[in-house]
Amino acid sequence: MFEIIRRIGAITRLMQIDSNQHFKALGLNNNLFIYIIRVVEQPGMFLAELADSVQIDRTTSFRTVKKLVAAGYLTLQNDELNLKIKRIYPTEKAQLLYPQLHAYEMAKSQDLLVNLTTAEQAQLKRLLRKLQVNGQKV
Amino acid sequence: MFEIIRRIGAITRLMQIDSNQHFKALGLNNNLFIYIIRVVEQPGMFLAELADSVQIDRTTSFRTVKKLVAAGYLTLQNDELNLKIKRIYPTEKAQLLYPQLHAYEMAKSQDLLVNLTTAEQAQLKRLLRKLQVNGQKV
DNA sequence: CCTCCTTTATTGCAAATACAATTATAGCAT
DNA sequence: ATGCTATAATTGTATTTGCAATAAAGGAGG
Repeated sequence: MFEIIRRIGAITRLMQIDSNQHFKALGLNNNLFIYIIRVVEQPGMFLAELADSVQIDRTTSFRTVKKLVAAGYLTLQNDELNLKIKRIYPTEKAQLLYPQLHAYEMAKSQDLLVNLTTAEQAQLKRLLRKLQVNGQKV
Repeated sequence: MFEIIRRIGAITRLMQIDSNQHFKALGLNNNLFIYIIRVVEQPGMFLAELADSVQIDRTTSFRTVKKLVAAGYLTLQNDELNLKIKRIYPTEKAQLLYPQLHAYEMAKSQDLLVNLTTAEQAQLKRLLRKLQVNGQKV
């Protein structure tokens, strides 16, 4: 009955454990790598936007960004038109790291899907698109 | 490319945010309700077994169980044959709460799957079963 | 223009989290 | 038996997390 909902949670938690351990050597545990990936892929988001993008609490996201700024991966920049927001950009250090993060995500994705044919992957993608949380499209 | 892996993570994080908010009123935030559900459904697991079952760090799981024991939801019992392990059982308080937790999980599951036909749900279940994390079946 | 409501960023603080280390027991191989 | 290795529970500790509250700015309506 709850197989779908529970399995989705289990997959996420197992992957989180793995990624945290994997990136600890780089000092990038606790989902830090997710932030870098998102900012490199979509530079210029403001803080609340990024938090929504990664589905993480805003204060947590805020502090994580602050940490990544201190570590030299990201920079914050005031928006000229809207004084309320600060936009986030990757530094060169982040750009240089990105391929490694991308390769990790790729490897994890391939591992996850290794037992599915191309058609099955497309089918799974299609079905996941139809899922919703709290009445909202994900 | 990463749509599957990212969407699975997004769904889990959104549901976790919702469940934490929902159960806060009962003093059961932070996945506490997951522990109660698992122990009611499968009483007698020992601590490490439960931790693996919910895919959560063992020390975190240990402290959470301790908290739930203090709150009167769970009891710990030494195993007579194996002195190394302590088995976990639900109290009556947990049993009485279970229907409510079950109803919540049911409602969330139905919301998640509302746009899928029965055939699509079966298909999704089948595909999720074929996924693996770190080379291991989930 | 002024007031009210919303959005964004930020800080305080208490609780949760997880790595590392420790202790105790079990099980296996000599 | 004895030692070695693995597993389970537990604690110490530093970091992370997230709710609540605050401040500043934007936006909508009269």
